[in-house]
Amino acid sequence: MNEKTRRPALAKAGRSSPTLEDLATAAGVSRSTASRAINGGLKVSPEAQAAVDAAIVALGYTPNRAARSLVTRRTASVALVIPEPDARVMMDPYFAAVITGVNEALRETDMQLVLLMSRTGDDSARTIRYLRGGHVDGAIVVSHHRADAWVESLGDTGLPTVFIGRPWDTGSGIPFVDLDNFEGGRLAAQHLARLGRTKLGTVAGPGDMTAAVDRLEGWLQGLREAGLQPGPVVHGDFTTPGGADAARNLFAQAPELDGVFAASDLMALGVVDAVRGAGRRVPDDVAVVGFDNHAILAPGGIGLTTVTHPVADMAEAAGQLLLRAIEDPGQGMDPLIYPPELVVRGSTVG
Amino acid sequence: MNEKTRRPALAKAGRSSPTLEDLATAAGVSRSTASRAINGGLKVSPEAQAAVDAAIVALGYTPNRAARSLVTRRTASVALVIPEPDARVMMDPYFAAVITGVNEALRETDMQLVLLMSRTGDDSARTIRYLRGGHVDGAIVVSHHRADAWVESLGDTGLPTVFIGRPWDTGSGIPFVDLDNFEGGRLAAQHLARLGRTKLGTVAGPGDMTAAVDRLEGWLQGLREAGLQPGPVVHGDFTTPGGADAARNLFAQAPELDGVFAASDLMALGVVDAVRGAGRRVPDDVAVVGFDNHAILAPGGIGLTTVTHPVADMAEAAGQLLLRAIEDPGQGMDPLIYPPELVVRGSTVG
DNA sequence: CCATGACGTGAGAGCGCTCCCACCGACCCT
DNA sequence: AGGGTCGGTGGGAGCGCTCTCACGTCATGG
Repeated sequence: MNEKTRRPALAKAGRSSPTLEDLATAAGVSRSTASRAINGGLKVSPEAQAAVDAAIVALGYTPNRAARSLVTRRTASVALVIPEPDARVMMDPYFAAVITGVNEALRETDMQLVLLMSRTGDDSARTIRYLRGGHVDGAIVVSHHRADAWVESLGDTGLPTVFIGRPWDTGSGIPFVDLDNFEGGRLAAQHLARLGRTKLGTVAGPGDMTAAVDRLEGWLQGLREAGLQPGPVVHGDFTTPGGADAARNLFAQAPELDGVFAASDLMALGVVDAVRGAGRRVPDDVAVVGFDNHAILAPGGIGLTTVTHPVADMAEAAGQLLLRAIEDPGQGMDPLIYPPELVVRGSTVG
Repeated sequence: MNEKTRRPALAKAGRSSPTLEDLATAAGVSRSTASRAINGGLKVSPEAQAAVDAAIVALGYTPNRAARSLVTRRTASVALVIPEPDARVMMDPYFAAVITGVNEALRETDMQLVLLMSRTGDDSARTIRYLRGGHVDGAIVVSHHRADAWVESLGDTGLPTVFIGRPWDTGSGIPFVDLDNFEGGRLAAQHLARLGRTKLGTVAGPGDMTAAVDRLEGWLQGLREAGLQPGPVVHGDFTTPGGADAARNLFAQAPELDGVFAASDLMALGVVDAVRGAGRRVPDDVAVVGFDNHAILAPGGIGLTTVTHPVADMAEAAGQLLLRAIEDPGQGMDPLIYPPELVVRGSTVG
């Protein structure tokens, strides 16, 4: 009757990105055919496919993810959950490697990475609600402490989830990717023992993280196997200043130490620093072994003897694991354990 | 006629999360009222509001973002674009601080952070298509090189965009948050000049990044103002090994240097290392000034004199700027420039 | 020769939500 | 009293997409 009812159509024609309908019209096919052509092109004639392809380019068409997601119940995005309360901890190159690796796994897909950092307890409630709300197709959870048990409940929600680093409760059968941290600690012990070091101190990681606990146990086991007494053990927080503090603490307890194992390279850096600050030489007086094999330049141009920890690769594997889990859910997956290797550098052998 | 037509209804009743319809039914109100109650509760009676609130809890209702997004044309997510081709560069604490800061800005909103790292040229095409496709409400672009000009075209797409770090082309009027890098460089020069250092070397950053160029220019300007000749200038890549290499290069050119300005703390660490490797002392023989004020322990327990660069704060500000831009688009925004400060530590004064 | 596919196609419904609009009582003003 | 306004409400349309289904149109086979 009047022109008012046309308003929506006019508005649509005005700006905004082209819809599938527009695309189909431009290609001279139906919406259905256009849709098929976009999604794999099964049951589409070559001519129709070509027409649609051309129209896509001509119109600069991008499918509306919201609309697609609404009907497919897929969001084409995965969450990377970092339950780290402390911003300072984010500085750890570990997270950079994780992000890089996960991103790499997603590169060839159209999946997007949604970053979920929850710090306060309040936040974690929001996070879990978000994850359960079906806003992502899957989740990768990284570096969680014993207190972060809530993330482990993700296993029950049916949301495909992969952990990077062994979760505290493996009973729920959530797949995870981890380093054989125990073996890594053992390698460090073997190395120092073989060098003839006998008075060994330990800068362990936080006791509420599986990686730290495993490394410590492996290290102690290695010492035992070598017939050595474990010296003092101090826990650090995986940071360099923390490592330095721990080392000072260590030497206060046992000034005669001739070797120190730090459960991370960052802490090892602090250890080296503290050793030198006390007027001792590395490695001559005190040999230092780190963990992670970050490309860190140790002070004085010496390299840091360390245990490899291919975080980026592992994160990428976790991403691929997750993609598989999203493809066909319900299929159980075995944990993926990477073997560590010792890398000998100047901090233990002159 | 038969029961087949009921299948969808039955399926819906079966599993899957409750819809707004379900919520409304449970609350004894209409879908419209339920919707209003959820979205701010305007024009909703207290009773209705209470009923809906109760139903939300009872059903564990979460709005379907896809459906909402479909009609509101808002996605409740923003992109953090990192056009860094090199995974190693991601290790820079800078990015960790950026991510932390942006995340902080988004905390109180329901916005999610989508990470977009584009490395190859292929990727950048995908990235820009994604951004233009209306899949996010806004974008924050960080650390882009001169070659990454494509990101600056974002300004034309109408997508609210904020840069962290001045873009090369400020003509397009894209808002950005930056440090006064020029002034920072100048502060470093003033400091070393005041200490009586006269033979000064420079480890600059990559010449294709505005921050590096600005710091260099400020530094040179500061030297000029102090009546000093600029010594040799070598460009590093903002990494520690790169800084060490650059420093060695520097001392090969001019062994008599008694002060070095490195355009980042990471590089400064490498410089200190190289200086000591050459048998000189810091700060006695060579004073070293860094840039960024990362909480880095300099070798030997001395602190690093540096220029503050509150990246996390700036990133948070960028996030807030973006949120404002999303709220009411089309409104021009002035750049936000943070003043740097000199922090004097052991690497310049014994 | 018509049944039987395989293949390509288009119409239509509907995913869960918001928003416009019409409605309805309660209240206030001439 | 009658005609406003106004807070609160529900119905309906429609966002852009996928997917089921029925409908041609050809080749193939009995």
